[in-house]
Amino acid sequence: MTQVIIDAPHRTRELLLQSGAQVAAGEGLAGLSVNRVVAVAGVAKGTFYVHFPDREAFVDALHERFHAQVGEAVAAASAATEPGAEQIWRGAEAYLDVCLEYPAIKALALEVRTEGALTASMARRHERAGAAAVPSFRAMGWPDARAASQLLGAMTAEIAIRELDAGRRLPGARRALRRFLGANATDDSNGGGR
Amino acid sequence: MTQVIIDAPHRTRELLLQSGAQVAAGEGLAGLSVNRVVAVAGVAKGTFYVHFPDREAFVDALHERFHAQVGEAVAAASAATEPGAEQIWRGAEAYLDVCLEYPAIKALALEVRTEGALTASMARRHERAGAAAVPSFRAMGWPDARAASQLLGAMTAEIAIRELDAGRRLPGARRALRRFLGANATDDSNGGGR
DNA sequence: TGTACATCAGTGAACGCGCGTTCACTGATGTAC
DNA sequence: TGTACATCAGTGAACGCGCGTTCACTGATGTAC
Repeated sequence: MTQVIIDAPHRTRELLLQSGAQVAAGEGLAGLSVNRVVAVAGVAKGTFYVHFPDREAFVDALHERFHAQVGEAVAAASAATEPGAEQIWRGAEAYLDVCLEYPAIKALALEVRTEGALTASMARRHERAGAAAVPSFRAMGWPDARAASQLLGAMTAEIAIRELDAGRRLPGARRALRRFLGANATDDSNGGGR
Repeated sequence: MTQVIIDAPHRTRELLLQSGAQVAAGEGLAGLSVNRVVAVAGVAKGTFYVHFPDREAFVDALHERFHAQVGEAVAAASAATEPGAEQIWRGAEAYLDVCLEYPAIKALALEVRTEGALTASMARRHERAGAAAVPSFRAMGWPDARAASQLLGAMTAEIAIRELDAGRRLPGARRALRRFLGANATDDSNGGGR
């Protein structure tokens, strides 16, 4: 109970961020207006500016939060594996699964690229995430590991968007991704799970 | 000279579309407002609505035009080759080269996906373009040819964006794409060109 | 315990702005007689 | 050749709207004495 009191100063900020995620999930990044966020949160417009200097900082905060969540999930899934094709594959699957749980990711991690509103820190986060598979590609002997990692990111994002639109996993798309990675086995070794 | 007179009825419409491409190239899809377009074209705001029922129809017309241009270039580059890895590769290179010539493509073919403003006909065009490599993947024996073609599109678009940002070809990225296609040769057979 | 003051999250009316769209009007061009 | 009329691309002021941001204010809470 004391925790609730201690957390009180951050409660409204948290409420705004959660409302922002909800709006982003439903309306996309372009629909993520201060008006909509405060309406969902049920607070006055001025309250928004008590917690965030401007809209950009708010979007940036959401971006940071979701990148961190996805990054943790991917890292956890890859940790037990050595760099290589299998680690890439596990990371990609973890990424796709976590995306399916958080529809706001579509707006925050994927749409964000195209808006003119790409903050420097958002670009940095994207670049860092896109380079996550570099060690694995190096271990696999790819000469252009950096570029390969970015293209992997593009493919994974494409699948994520399509899976979010479909509302479910798309095994065919995942199989195609796996084949691009050089694992030409046609059997689905992940078929047992779920 | 008579041609100029005959074309007169469409001249302003053409001017608006060219101005739209220019604005899209500089400001992106979100910055492609009726105000900006008519300002660049040097016509009154009302003139816009003489030629287009609304902004959406205008964006759709631009989208159609650019998709057609890129489609022709890709088809021309692929025509002499049988479906297969080589045809995919030639098509992708043609796509990337034509993108570098038309900066507006970034907004019109790539950003368009994320906006909420995706017309039905724009979605159809995108889907059709994304399926262009299906026969080649089938010929290569891929079981998920449709998904593979879409992922190829995602990778090619990613490279196109990066090349447009860099203002030049990025050979490392193109090499990585080629390797994803299964051509593990490290030599660049296209090195002689240009 | 009671009173005066400081702090600060929260409020909501008001602002200027750019947006997409409308519409009564203009004026050049073509046609009819 | 001259006059009356029809057509229609082009005009630009005006509209309502949602946007991001500001700011004087409120009122609950904590602190000092």
